[in-house]
Amino acid sequence: MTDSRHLIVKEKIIESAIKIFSKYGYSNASIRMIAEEAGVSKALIFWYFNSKDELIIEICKRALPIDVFETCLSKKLDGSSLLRCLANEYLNKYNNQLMRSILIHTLAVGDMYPEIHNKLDSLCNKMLKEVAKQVFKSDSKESFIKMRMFFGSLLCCALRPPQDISKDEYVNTIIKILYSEP
Amino acid sequence: MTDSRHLIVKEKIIESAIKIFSKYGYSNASIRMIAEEAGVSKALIFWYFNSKDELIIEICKRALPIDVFETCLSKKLDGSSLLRCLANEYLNKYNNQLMRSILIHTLAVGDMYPEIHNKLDSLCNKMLKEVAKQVFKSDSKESFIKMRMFFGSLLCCALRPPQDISKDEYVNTIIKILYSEP
Amino acid sequence: MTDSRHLIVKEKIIESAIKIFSKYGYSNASIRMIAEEAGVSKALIFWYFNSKDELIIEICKRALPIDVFETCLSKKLDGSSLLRCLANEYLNKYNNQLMRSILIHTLAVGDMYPEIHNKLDSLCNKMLKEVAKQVFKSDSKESFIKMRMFFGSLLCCALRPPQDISKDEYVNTIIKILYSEP
Amino acid sequence: MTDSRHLIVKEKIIESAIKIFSKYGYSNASIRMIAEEAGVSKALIFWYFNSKDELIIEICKRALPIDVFETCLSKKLDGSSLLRCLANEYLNKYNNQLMRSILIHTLAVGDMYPEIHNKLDSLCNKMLKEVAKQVFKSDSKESFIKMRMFFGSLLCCALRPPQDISKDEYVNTIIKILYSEP
DNA sequence: CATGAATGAGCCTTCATTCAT
DNA sequence: AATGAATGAAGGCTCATTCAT
Repeated sequence: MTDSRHLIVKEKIIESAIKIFSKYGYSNASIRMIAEEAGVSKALIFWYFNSKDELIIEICKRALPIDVFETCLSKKLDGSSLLRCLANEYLNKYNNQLMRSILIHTLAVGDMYPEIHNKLDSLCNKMLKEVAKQVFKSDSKESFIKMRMFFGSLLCCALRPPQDISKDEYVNTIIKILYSEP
Repeated sequence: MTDSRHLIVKEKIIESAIKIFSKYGYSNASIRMIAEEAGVSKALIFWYFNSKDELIIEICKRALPIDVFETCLSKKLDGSSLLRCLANEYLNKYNNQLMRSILIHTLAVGDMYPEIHNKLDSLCNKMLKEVAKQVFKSDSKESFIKMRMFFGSLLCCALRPPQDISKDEYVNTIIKILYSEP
Repeated sequence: MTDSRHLIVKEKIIESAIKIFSKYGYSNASIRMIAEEAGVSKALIFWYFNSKDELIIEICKRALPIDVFETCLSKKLDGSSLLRCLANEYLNKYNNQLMRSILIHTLAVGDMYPEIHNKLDSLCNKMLKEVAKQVFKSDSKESFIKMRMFFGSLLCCALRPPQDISKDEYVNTIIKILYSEP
Repeated sequence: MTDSRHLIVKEKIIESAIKIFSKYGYSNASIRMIAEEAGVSKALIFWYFNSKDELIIEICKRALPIDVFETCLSKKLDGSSLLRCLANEYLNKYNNQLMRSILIHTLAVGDMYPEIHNKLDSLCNKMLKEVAKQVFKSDSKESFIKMRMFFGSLLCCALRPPQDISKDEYVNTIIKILYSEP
């Protein structure tokens, strides 16, 4: 019971942090703003997170599409089903302005935090290659480049969602272009 | 004469600003840092630019690939030559860490400055559509999505350059996939 | 039984406080530091001592050489034996860096706490005079000044122990100079 | 002219710092208090001194009796005249509560700043020995101990000035005891 | 053109203290 | 008897900006 109260407060702070960070960026946003948004005192934020940086790192982790990869890879899919899963999960995760903004802020600030830098590297290299292999049953450079095109278009979509194209249409087209079943 | 001195100092400030902003991000970087890098006083920066925001906007403009579009469109190219021109100019512009960093910081902060927000919108919609039309001789949604894939992959390349693939190979592969001449 | 547990915890806090206060000074040291050193929670310190000031006062009392005076005076000594007792007890009490540091911090902060201020006054005037009378069988100004020289040299010794002189040599010399038996 | 304005402001800050530090101690006193006392903004204090520590060190240097030693040694005095000079200069320097308080605070905090720690060491060892040699024409341990008694009594006098004894009487008595002309 | 001096606002962080449990 | 959670106040420091010179 008391433990859940604990978690509720912490989660409230995290939610508020996402809101504020996504609106103002990590360094323009201040702990004061987050505390006000969360309805707690500044000092309490330092009780749960030892420093602003620690809080930033926590939010960065949630902002990156690591879970998207994990979810789809754990389903043991392959070929276009894996692509489709990734696209759907990805666009789902970033289907609101909040997550879209926090993603780009995270990409911008990521390299300043070794922990986040590593996760980004892993995402862009190791995981991308793994997915490429699962999807195209090949680890040729072409497969790898195709995966980059795939996530490049999804990123584009997250940064500036196209207004006159539906999500499904977008996904279908991309997959059609990149994955023509033999 | 004095006018050219003017320009030299102003350009030095801009160069220093790019260096500092790209390293620390727009809001972590301070005018003091830029002044030190440029070897001038803080106050002088305010003489050339009325505020930090004005300086930021100046840098943002230089950070976006607007010139890339302009250069290639002005050459009246079409089809794969236009794609190739865009890819080369783009990867050329962002072939150093300085420009790569400043680009991502600009994307992150862009929406806070109406002027930059508009440029970004224009890039991602109007210009993209124009290019799509020139390249594919069509303004179908598919052409538009292809262009997004094209720039998505280039952006990916700017954010995290792949280590084991040459620029030429990358460009050729993308163009081959997106543009199979009938 | 529980009462002795009481005392053990309280004493542990006091020991930790001496350690921390002597290292950082009364106001640079925080309750958190003391709690960590003692292995208890901050709140518990406030259960035993109602405020930081109360704890400081407790430590101040232990830091001053009041017990030195009391011990030697209670022995009903006089003349040089009393001087010798005082010197030995004094140098004994402050023969480690911990006590030396806490003494000087106490002298510095003493005047801020009326209780400590009074003790200091009493030490420097009433007790000094009493001792002067016992030692020199006289309450002339000269006796009083001699006592100040006596404690002045001991204080000097506590603040900056001389490296190449043994404690005994130091004490003997001082006593010889101040107390030439007729 | 402008230069003197500069110096005036800096000196005003230093004076205010002495006032505030002597009243509250180095770490209880805040930059805000000093700024208010000096009638300037907090930020201006950081313009003249890069940090609170830098300001503290500046004040510490002024608080120690280094100048007392220098003044008297430069006069090429010896024997009791040198003692008398030192005593007078010393008691002169610390003849007001401000300087008395700042001295004890400096002794307490000195060891935290290497620069001050070294000065204190130098005062208590090198300079004391030099003076001992000049005064007693000998560098025996006894001369050294006598000098410690001398400064010990002066320090005592600075910490708790005796109320019913005049400065002259005090000085004369000390010198008579320590220095009996052959 | 250029700068040093000045400031108000704000930032991150820590502190002493309290209170429910 | 003991603690984790909570807070208001304050601390040192930096920042963008201004202005007299």
